[in-house]
Amino acid sequence: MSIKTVSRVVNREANVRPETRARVERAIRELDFEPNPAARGLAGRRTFSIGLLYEIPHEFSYIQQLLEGVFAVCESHGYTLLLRPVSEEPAAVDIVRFIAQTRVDGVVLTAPIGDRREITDALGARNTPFVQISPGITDARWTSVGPDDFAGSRALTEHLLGLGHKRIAFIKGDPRHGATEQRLSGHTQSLRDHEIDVDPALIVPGRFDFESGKSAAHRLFALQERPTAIIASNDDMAAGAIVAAREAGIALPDGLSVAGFDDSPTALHTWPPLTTVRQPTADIASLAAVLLLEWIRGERQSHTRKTFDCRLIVRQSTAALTTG
Amino acid sequence: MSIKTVSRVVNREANVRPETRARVERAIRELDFEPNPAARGLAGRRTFSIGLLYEIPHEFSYIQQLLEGVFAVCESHGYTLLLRPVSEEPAAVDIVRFIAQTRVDGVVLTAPIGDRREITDALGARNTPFVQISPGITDARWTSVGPDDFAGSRALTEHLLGLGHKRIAFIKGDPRHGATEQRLSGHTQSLRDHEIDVDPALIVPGRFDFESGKSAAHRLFALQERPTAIIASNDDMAAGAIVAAREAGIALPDGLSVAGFDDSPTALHTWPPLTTVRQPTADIASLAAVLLLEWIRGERQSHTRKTFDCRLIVRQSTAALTTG
DNA sequence: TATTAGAATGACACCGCTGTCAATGCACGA
DNA sequence: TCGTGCATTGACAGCGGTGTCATTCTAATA
Repeated sequence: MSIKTVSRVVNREANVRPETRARVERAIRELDFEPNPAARGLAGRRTFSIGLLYEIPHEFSYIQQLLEGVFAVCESHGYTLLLRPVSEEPAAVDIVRFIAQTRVDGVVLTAPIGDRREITDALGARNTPFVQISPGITDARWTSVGPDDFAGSRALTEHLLGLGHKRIAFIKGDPRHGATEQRLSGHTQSLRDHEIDVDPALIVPGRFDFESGKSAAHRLFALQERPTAIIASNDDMAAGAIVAAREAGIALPDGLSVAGFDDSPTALHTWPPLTTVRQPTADIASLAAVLLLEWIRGERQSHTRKTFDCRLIVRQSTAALTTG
Repeated sequence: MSIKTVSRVVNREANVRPETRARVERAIRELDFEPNPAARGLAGRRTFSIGLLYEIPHEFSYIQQLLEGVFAVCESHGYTLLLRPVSEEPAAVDIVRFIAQTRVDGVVLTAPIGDRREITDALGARNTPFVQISPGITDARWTSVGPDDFAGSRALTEHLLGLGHKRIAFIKGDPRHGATEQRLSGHTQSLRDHEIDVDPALIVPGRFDFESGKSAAHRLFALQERPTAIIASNDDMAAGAIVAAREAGIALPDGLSVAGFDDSPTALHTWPPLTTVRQPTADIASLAAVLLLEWIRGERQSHTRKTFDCRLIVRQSTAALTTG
């Protein structure tokens, strides 16, 4: 029994007699043999590991869900996952250095990293396989996976319109994220569909974090004519808006409806619990990982953009407009 | 210039002439040379990587802070960090398999993994360096780092007693965590110091998650004689208690004071914001990583237990007892 | 100036696998 | 029975570093 045959069994290569395979597998089990990844990597010029890059700060529960999705796929395929927090707006060279140092076989780029042209170009030039999660613009040269932010946001606005709201404010997310624009245009499209003017004063900037949601809401409360509902581009900002409402003495949901986006754990921790849009984050991440591995193994030649549907989750933070 | 000399420079070994060193370093920079970790690992029988193990589910903001602390140390020492979510109550063999597969040089065991005797024994038997984060009992054979849960909890109870509260309920954490018992005994010790009887009915179980905090609080509200204050063993459960209070129509903080533990982001997202105890999680994690690396490199022979002080953070969720 | 200890450098054999290609085994048709 | 072609297995040379030990310098000492 040569070592090469063992290698064939471990790597599930073809052309090994079933009987031989069984014999090797039994020996592996009995001896608790684990192939040395360093030796495999050195000889085979690959590491069986991929990186998951994310910007810090970031809504952690979101990263946690991505992690779960990617991790599950890695585990079942015998790959190791390297989680890599990077500073805000990392330079392309930082990303490249990470890859050079760790020799990962490929990377998952979370938003907004995957939205940066210099970065995708740099990886493309090095021929490093990667997938983008939720990039703003779809580039046919790359593979990306994300939720249908536009439709999700639209559904949310439809819901509020259905409750009788007309003055609906919208707190935007971090402008560097592709999702930000998608969610905004879903909202404005919905308003236009119902022939409601888009009031620029009701569209305020945010950065996806609690604090920015809170201050954005305060800014809205200071308007001459207050909104009767607020859509925040994610749950953290919606939670901020709810606290702002309490500070301003506004009752929820009668005095004001608030909705979020993402259906993060936060959505259930606010009072009242948040109406929000659920995106299947773990599924998105899993698919991203699967596509990345296919690409790494050469099982896939063409790039695609996959989109997942979102689901409106109605809870008690939104209510029918009380006339009077 | 032999390859061996380059190796010496990269590994910061002694006995290289400064001039030679400078020459090599310049060449490394000019050529963008990055040593191949697989080759280094194979030849040197080490991987320059460590693992951070945590149980899922877990309050992720806590893990995130640990991650930051450990990651910073790894980065500055040229180590790679492998984040490893494990199922609840992983078997010792799972941990061992992870180490065997990845060949990490050592691991950080977060609570409650590091509290499991079979696991520490298994690692000890394999001679795998590890440090425990916040273990319940201190074993002189191992290294551990954690906050002073006892003192922190005590300070919290003192604070509430100072506000005039006498009927203070306590929601315990996951019984598998060492911190759970420490925090409880800090509380009861404080009561005893003030000659207040410990009412067993006011001490209820929890699991460190939002839901368990919520249901524990409801249980407390159903008591004949309600508590005037609730201490939850962490912020997530405190947030749950606050929502429970809203559901029960109890006003905060006048009708009830609620306090948490950890000073997680959640503490600022509730209304009113939470009085809590801040533990320096990132510092704890950094020290754990430093101690682990020292151990791995053989720069340290003896094991220790390091404890960090906590700080009481008073916010608006606790208020003086209103008589009447 | 010769001697010599210790600093600096290099030669070389691996570390444990995989890629390549050659060797062997086997079933089938001529 | 022999030859043919494919399935199966093995031999061997690296992959890119590190450990070990020999060799060469260097500078201080006699």
